[in-house]
Amino acid sequence: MPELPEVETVCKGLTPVMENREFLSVTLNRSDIRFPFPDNFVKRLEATTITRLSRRAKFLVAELSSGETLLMHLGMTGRFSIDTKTSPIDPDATNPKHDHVIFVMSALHNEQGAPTIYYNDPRRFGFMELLAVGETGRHDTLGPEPLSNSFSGPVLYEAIHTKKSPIKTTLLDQNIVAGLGNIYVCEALFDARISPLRKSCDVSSEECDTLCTEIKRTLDLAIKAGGSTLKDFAATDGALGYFQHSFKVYDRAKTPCPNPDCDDTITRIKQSGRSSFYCLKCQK
DNA sequence: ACGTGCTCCTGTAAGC
DNA sequence: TGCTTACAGGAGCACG
Ligand SMILES: [Zn+2]
Repeated sequence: MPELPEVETVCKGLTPVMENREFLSVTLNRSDIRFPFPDNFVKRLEATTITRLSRRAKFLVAELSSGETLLMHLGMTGRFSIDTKTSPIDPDATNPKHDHVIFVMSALHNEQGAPTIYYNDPRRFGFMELLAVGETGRHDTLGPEPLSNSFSGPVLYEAIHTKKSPIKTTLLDQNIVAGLGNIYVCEALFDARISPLRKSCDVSSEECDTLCTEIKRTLDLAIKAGGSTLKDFAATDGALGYFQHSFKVYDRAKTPCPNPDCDDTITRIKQSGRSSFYCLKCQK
């Protein structure tokens, strides 16, 4: 599951082979992944040029010369791989039966061969949407980008101080703050010393300041590390992220709490169907 | 309106 | 060696 830092890594990898290039061909190997592909998907993409590729939360956003917008979401197991003459794909890295979309992009004049981009997604929780000019998409109701100035302690406090649901669940809500997932919420709550079970309305404004700071710091570090590689995340060139070596609590049940003044171990609990990892002594 | 839980799907690992 | 169960980065949807 790619979260914000992983999607950022993917976006950086795709930009040089997608931005300012034309779709020479688009191949769909099935009619749906999480959702059906948009009507006339291939026809609406072929011969258009991507004028800009960017990331919004966990979405990749490609603005097209046609005025339409291609939205791509990786779900849990979505992965893009780039095959070029100079940097050929590792054929053993992914199972080709889960290659659902293939983009062939135009070559630059000093390049030999067109870059080919494979979208592979075993669980098919990812999706692609094509928005007509002015059409709203699933990314329109998202909360603030956590790394932008529009996300701050006071903004977080304002958004959560009336909510009765646990802070863990609230931080996963993309309409509150957009881009966090299970890993980085667990890590940020540990660094802010707040229990994932705490009611959101019981988190003080001072704690929101701390939490906001820790969210930004954790995401920054993870982006610098190229994201986290769990089962199947890799950058578009196959490179692995290494932030997973820096996890303090995520997937570390029964291991010692990393705080030097603490002798407790990390506990795993379930909250709304998903694992939370935390230290009972350090996080209240 | 809000909060919780189920669901989509495949792959892997653990337990018996 | 099976077979069965639990769990995995997400988030839309149906309930109460
Ligand atoms: Zn501790």
